[in-house]
Amino acid sequence: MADYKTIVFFDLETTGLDTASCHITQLSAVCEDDEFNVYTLPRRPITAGASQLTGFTVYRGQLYLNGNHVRTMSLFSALKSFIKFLSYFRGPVLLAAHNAMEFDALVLTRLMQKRFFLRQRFQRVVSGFVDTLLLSRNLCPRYLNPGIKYSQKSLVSYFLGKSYDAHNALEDAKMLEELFNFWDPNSWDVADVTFPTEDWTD
DNA sequence: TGCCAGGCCCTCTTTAGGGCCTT
Repeated sequence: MADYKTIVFFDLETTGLDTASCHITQLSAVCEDDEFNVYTLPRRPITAGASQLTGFTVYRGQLYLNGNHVRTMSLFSALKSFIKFLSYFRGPVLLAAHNAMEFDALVLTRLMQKRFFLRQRFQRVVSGFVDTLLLSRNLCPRYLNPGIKYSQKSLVSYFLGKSYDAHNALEDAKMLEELFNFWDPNSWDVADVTFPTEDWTD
């Protein structure tokens, strides 16, 4: 294993793709044997596309996943719990997600910034975001891998030969960690696609 | 209430546009 900080792999399921306004329905993270997984009741409608893809629906103020009721907590509690989970690691840690720079980090940071003390506590336990989409493009350029696609599902199939329950945040996070460990990038590779947390706040 | 974005990459490019990636 290369010499870099602890990396926690995370994923969000949200109400849609608009990073400026979407809400979280599921927040999951893994780091070796440690797992984190919570559901939140969104305060915005889930777009049809997101609902079809993730299986989340809201009915009478309750969240359902593929028709099964799931227990939720408030977004505020979910974010606090996530920070607590991250604080257990020798930190601060790096948070890795696929397309983090264009989606997950934007959403998570926006919501953390709504409460000033959350933002402060978050920055104490997270030093930066790692974007594995950028990492995959750097490590596996198309000229060396003709026909490669860089979606997480495609990469998992291409390199690990596996299919999985994509768009379940916990499964996505687990697969991302497995993919990362398969690539086993060195510290320079990771540094190239790491963005300090302080760059994401006002 | 509000209901489907936006930035990066690539190329038949750069005074642009389409596809990809995340939900």
